[in-house]
Amino acid sequence: MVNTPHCTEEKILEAAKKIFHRKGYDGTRMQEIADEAGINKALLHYYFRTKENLFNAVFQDAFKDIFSRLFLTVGSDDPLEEKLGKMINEYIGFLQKNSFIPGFILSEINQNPDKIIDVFHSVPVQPLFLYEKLRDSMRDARIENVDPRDLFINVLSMCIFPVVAKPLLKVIFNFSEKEYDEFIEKRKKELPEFIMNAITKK
Amino acid sequence: MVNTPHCTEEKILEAAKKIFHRKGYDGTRMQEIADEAGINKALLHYYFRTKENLFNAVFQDAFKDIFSRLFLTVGSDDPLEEKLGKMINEYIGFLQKNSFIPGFILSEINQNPDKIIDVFHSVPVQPLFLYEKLRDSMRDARIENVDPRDLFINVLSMCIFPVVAKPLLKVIFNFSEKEYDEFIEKRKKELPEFIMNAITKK
DNA sequence: ATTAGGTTTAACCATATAGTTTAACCAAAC
DNA sequence: GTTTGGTTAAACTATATGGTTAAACCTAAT
Repeated sequence: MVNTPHCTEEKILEAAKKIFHRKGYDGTRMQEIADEAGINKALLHYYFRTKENLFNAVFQDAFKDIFSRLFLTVGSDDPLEEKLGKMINEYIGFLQKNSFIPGFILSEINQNPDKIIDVFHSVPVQPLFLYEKLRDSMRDARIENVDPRDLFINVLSMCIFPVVAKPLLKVIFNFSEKEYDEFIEKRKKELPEFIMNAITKK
Repeated sequence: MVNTPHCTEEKILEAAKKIFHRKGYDGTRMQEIADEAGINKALLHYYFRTKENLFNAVFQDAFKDIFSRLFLTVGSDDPLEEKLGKMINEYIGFLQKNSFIPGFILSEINQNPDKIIDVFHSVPVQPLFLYEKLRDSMRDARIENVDPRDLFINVLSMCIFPVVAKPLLKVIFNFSEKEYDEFIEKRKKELPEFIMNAITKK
């Protein structure tokens, strides 16, 4: 009772994340999660009654991770240029360390689009709020020729896609693992400039 | 023997695409494909011996579709600005009509990165060639401050991500299906300008 | 009319998998 | 030392699923 009450639950959750993130709901076996957590299947069902329960916990966490991290960078009160720089740097950094999460979320959402709405309520920050923060700092910076929603999506695209498509892009450009990481590192520096250029009038 | 020799095979392949694209390998049932094709399971295995065979055919086709379509637009000899305009317009249009393909490819590749190399040989055009064509037209347009690979990835990101993340972005911005499509339509016009701005020196 | 090949039906096999159950174990709390 | 609750082991259930098989059917070509 004192031993490992919520520690085991945590262990299970970590193991479940590792497997679910890589293999998705359908590709994941409860036995594999149990093995990864170093426990047996019975205990797995003792904590999370069903596969769906466990999956929902994992999915919700992933969703929260992605959005709360985005909030930290976009939600700040910095002026636009700094905000973009921070967002791109920190967010890409976060994505690199959690490279399976965006693909996991996107593919699960495509397979079950209705599920989003439920999960959205569990996220502490409303994404629309992020857009409003971005819109305000664009107004402050006198950027008027670009729809803030477009900018939001463009920045997100250029941060997330290279992570999601990494295995593909590596092959296309003949990058080794190390070369690709260096390439991304270079991007972190150049992307803010690319974007500021794009939205600033000549 | 005359009746429907390759017509049935085609029917199966179409049905398989429909299911595989939406549900991925693990989420797909052979029975469901048979139902979708209006035939029975026995005939399915008569044409494609195994699930893996059928999947490979579908995956290879998806891969070809994505890259040959990209080739049509990026591989042209138009000057940079026109090339970008065409690419963005036509490629996004293609993606809209085949909105499950990019997500399908990305998630399957993440789950089985080794498989890419095999599939790559089946693609009629080497993707590196696309990059070279882009690099050449950038040189012609005197764009020197941007790595062609970055531009390639940025354009691809901004074309593909909004399609892959559509269910998510719809919820974030409170878009109806129709509103989202109109939003994408607007993007088609504005994206080329956004990108030309980004890479042109002030 | 016979043949051949696509097609159906339906039963069948082997295996995998989510989830359950039961008995036993063990360590800490009482 | 007894109780309690987390934990294990192992067997088990029910079901789903990929794949096979065999017999019969139907239609067009011969």
